[in-house]
Amino acid sequence: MRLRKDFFARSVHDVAPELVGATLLVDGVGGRIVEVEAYDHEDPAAHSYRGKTERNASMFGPPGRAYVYRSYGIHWCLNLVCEDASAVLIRALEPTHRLDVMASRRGIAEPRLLAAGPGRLAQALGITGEQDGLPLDRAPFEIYAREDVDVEVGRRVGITKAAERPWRYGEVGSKFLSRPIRPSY
DNA sequence: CCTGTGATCGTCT
DNA sequence: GACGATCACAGGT
Repeated sequence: MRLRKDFFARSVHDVAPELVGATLLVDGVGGRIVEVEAYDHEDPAAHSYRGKTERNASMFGPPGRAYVYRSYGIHWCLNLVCEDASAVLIRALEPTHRLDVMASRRGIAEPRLLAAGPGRLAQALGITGEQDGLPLDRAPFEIYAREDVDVEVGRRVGITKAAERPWRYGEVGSKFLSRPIRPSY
């Protein structure tokens, strides 16, 4: 079942775990999401924490759209916007559709490394700033409700502020995670 | 397997 | 002027 806007018009803390096991395609390329993180507007690690700016404007727009930002001046990262200036960072997926296209964009063949990490995932799916703000229920996006998978929770990756919050969700036993899930305390 | 480091630049202080 | 919601690669274990 294809996910509609009302799926995202909820608390990011309800939406994020439900996205593990969902299928994400961009122009028919992608796979099953295996790892995400939640960021809400009262979260010091969130881009929306200090209010609306030009960069984070999409996080303050309607739920059900993409928020794409550039990381470390090099990589792109894809978020799905939820209610209240919050978003889910899509951190890894298990490639299932058009591995050939992803391998070509990434310059590698190994399936395990095609989309294990937010920067790698964006590159594999062809995500750039051009997709920032686009609705998720229309082309080029297709997002389908999750299969029944076991989800585990841990601390988020790569942040210094509020790093202990247990807002990272991953599929139990997946070989396609960016890193193993670590407990938050 | 694990740790350390350079790359690279827009955004906010 | 400092600092990232990161990645690839080198080197040691």
